[in-house]
Amino acid sequence: MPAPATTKSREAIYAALAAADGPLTAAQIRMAFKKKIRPGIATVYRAVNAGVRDGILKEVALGGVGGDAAMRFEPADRGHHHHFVCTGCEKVVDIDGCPGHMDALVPDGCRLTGHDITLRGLCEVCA
Amino acid sequence: MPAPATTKSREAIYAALAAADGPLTAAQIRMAFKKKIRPGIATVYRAVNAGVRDGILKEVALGGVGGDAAMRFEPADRGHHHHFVCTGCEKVVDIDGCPGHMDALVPDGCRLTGHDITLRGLCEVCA
DNA sequence: GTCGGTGCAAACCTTTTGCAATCTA
DNA sequence: TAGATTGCAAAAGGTTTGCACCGAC
Repeated sequence: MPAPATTKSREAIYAALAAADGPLTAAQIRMAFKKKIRPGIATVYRAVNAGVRDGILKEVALGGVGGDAAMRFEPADRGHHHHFVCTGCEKVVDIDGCPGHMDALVPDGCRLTGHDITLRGLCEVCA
Repeated sequence: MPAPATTKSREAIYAALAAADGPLTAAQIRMAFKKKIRPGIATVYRAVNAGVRDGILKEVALGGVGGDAAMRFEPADRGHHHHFVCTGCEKVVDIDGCPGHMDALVPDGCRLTGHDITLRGLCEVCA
């Protein structure tokens, strides 16, 4: 069995993700800490990778958001949802709900195991 | 109208993308050339970026496909479509059609300008 | 001759890894 | 004390940029 997050750094990193309303990049997670206790970027990556391995976190690949192709991470306990990306401020927020009905789109002979939807537009601040 | 591709290299790069049945990475585009006439990777990037700027090409960010977070490119004239990613062989193919009905998902106060859908699964070869 | 395109290499960014120092149980 | 974690720095991919060279008009 995987040992759950036991260290203060990791708990704090998972807490930062839990407090966000959308997935964060490693750099954003790091910047969520006060300067005095800010962990090294390597520590953030090790923590989120451990979280992904243990099933506590999920990777979110929204590549192409602005110029920033960085990987994002979010808690794994948020159920099925998608993401809205503001093309103005590059903020990413979770979206509840899903249009479903993806099966009709699957090419013949292929087996569908999952899907991602990314909505783009302007958030209420940028609109 | 922006000046269309004028050089042999760029025409060949756009032709390689037009011949593919899904978006290609810069490295894949480069490898589509015979060794004797293979352009430098920088030339490929400059060509695709010029194409994106001119509206001839579109960037496709499927990040997290396998371990390869590379950006992909495709011709801009393929109309509205989405992508199927095989998690076995990491091939990416275009999908015609779209479930639509995204408006209901948009957060209050946000304006929707576009959306991307990525289906994941196994292609007919890997299934 | 001028202007743009190309190749090569160096730079940049994100992510990973090696190693010594540190912390926790 | 033993084992895991952290920080720093260097390394590994993908992408961009600087600069000299070459070709097209």
